[in-house]
Amino acid sequence: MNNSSRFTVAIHTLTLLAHSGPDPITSEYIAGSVNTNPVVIRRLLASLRAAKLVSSQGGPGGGWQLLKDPRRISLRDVLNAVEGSSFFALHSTVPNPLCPVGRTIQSLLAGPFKSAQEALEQDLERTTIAALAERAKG
Amino acid sequence: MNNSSRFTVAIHTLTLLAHSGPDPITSEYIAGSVNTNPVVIRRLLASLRAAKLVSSQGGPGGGWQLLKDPRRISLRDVLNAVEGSSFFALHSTVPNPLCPVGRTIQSLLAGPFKSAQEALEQDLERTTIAALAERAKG
DNA sequence: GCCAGAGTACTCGGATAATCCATGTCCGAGTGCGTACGG
DNA sequence: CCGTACGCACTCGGACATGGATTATCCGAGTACTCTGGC
Repeated sequence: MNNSSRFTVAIHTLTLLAHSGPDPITSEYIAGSVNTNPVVIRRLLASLRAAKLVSSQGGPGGGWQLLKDPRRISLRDVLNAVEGSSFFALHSTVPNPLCPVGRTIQSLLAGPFKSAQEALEQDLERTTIAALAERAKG
Repeated sequence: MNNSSRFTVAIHTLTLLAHSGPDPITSEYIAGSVNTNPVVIRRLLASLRAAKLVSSQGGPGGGWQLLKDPRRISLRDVLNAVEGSSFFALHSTVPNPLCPVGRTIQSLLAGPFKSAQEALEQDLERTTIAALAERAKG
């Protein structure tokens, strides 16, 4: 759970798309607002495109645009798009099955982890991209 | 928020300490149960020690032991110890202040992020290290 | 004036280098126990 | 027999390599607009 800023940058990008209106904007322009490299934006948007949140178009006048109404895109959707389904990672190596704790810890943690993730996502669902874009406009 | 297993390994280690009784156990032994390198355990336990959850002792018969009653250590405490206070990371570089979105996005996200983190931690508080150790024992 | 064609500028997408972070290895510092020696 | 001092084994802690992943740079592929030439 080493905090990377992928989630934040994804929200930033989607808010920028919602803020800019229907015309597509380029990854270079987005990178200018986020203050990073365009390729980072492209890779991030590629996962958002896989989640059917945005589309891309090459050529002059091309760029990226929203596929869904920003009022119907919640932070929960964004998190799932950029982080995958399982939020808490289990051990990277298999614990020692000869140890009573190592043998059972993963199954013991499954419940609390799932519950915590659900609580997190339900809270994130309260905020939409449209709400963020609206506040940035005002 | 690239999922690392620090949180899981920390829980595993504390559960092992609670399970093993009052005598200190070594980082090498813990590493055997987690199936990783002892130095990884030491670095992780160093942050748990900073949170006053465990203590370390060198020399023969030394090792690590709990400083608090495991019934009073919740997963919330563990998360705060290993991940720091802020769970969601903001941008690693400063967004462009000339952009309306870039200028405001961080302050706009502060509220939802804090709320989501609070929801997450309240759920994690329901599970204690003692409960996990008890289940591993049975 | 209008249409067709080539040319050009722009954007994404993938391949390849460079950088950064996490992990692993090694050696030193400190501690406690055991042992041996002297009283 | 008892106390003290030395030595040794054990454990943590920090410094230095190593591997993988993330990030940055470069070049190619595709598209839409524009300009030019001909009718």
